[in-house]
Amino acid sequence: MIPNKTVAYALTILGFMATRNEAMCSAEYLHQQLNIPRRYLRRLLTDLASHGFLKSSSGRNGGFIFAQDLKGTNLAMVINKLEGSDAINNCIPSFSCCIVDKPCIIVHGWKHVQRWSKL
Amino acid sequence: MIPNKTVAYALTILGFMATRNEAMCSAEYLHQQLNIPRRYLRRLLTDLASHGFLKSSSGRNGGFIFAQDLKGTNLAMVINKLEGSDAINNCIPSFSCCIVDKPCIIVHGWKHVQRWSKL
DNA sequence: TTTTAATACTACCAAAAGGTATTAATATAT
DNA sequence: ATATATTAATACCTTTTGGTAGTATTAAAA
Repeated sequence: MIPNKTVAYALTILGFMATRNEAMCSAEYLHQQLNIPRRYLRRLLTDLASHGFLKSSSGRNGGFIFAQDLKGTNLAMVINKLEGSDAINNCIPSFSCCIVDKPCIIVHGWKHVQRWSKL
Repeated sequence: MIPNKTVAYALTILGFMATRNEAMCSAEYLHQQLNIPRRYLRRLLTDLASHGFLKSSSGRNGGFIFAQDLKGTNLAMVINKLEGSDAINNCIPSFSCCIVDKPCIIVHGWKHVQRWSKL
């Protein structure tokens, strides 16, 4: 599945950081570990921080660390934040069956996606 | 979830056609029903046909109709065909946990997507 | 056999997403 | 205080995706 690279990167970052919980990670370190383009990675980290998934601290020895409330976070929440409002629930924009009278055959499949495992 | 518009359109088309099984649909008819941009819809229909999901017949009274073998088709197959090789299994490209030593926390979530309901 | 209603193909344009460069701001260590 | 190692912000370039235009091809109907 390809939601898009940004989402993939974000999950990669959070997944990686989850394996070293409570450790502060600099952008440079994450870049070396995860092979995500430096500059883009930085922007993403800033985004994740501003959305409350990470906490950032500037200056020497700074970096990024999980925000407290990440424990109750699941993948859907990450995607929804990054993709704007409710990307997962609005899964297939203007899905035909929701316009036409017949019941929606396909949408059921997407329901699973909304119950992803917690981080 | 937003795989991308092309995939969303494709699922919309197939979903709609599934509600009128065995009926031949012209591109113009589908355009009117589904509100997908005319030209782009045509291209997509051609693609779906060339990938074997639909059969096309040219000429007057032509159009598109389900191919025989669509009965065993699931959403993952459609996406994989449209997105190129194995888009679903390669879900998160170069996922960190597959590089690093620790087990992959996130990837489990995506497994669900591979077992979507049949069309 | 000519007209007409359809798909097929190819090339092109526009918008969005991915990625880079530069500079500013911040905070620690010496 | 100053140098240094970090994040923050903004503007820009590149690539991919979404969408359009024009023409060719096909086949049924008259």
